[in-house]
Amino acid sequence: MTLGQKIKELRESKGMLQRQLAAKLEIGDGFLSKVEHDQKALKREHLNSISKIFDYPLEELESLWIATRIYELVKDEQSALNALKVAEEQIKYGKTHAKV
Amino acid sequence: MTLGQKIKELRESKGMLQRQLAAKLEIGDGFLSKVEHDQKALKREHLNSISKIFDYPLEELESLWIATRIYELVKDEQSALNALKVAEEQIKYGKTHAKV
DNA sequence: CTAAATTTGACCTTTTTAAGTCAAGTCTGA
DNA sequence: TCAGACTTGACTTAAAAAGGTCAAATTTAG
Repeated sequence: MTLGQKIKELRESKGMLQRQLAAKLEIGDGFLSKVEHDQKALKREHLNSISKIFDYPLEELESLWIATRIYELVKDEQSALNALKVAEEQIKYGKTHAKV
Repeated sequence: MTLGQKIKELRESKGMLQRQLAAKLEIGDGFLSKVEHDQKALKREHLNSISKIFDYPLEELESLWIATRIYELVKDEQSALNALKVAEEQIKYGKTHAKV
């Protein structure tokens, strides 16, 4: 599940049109279409609005939002999964040894 | 282990000075110092040189290089690890359903 | 101590990315 | 068929990131 898929799913579950959701987010509907196809990224602030409009947990939206960015970064890499593992270790290590 | 740490390790294992390695890479030694501390990123092409200079597998350097970028992206995120999991799924799914 | 090695901060230029818009084209279903 | 919904490609502009340099300050080893 990507963020775009999730947004589309939420939108359709309420029978809302792209135009309507786009208006609430104050963006064009062409842009929203691309967002739903993960061709463009929303601003992070938009996640708050989406969370409220659909009463869906913000944390989940944020995870999807970050994940999409990670995916964009590594999608053409042969060693994407391995790099993810390495990054995971770095994060875990960083967490325990954080410098203030 | 980060890329910077690995480069420093390789360099010192050969008793090489920053100045010497920097010259081989055709960068300034101030810049290399920052690279070793993961404050700046090398160009990807530099990995090839490093791999040859130290006879160290390129794939490992690349994984570390990508991982550092991922780390930069998520280091301030509370849900970094969770996002990584989500990204992993997206990659696995993407791999099997690649469009050409 | 002191000289060489390293680290750091400030700064710089060029390239990319972000975050859209808009209009034309395509799809869908009544 | 044909209107409304959606998708897509081309384009834009401001902001940020890439990829450094250089000199001053600091660290380290002999």
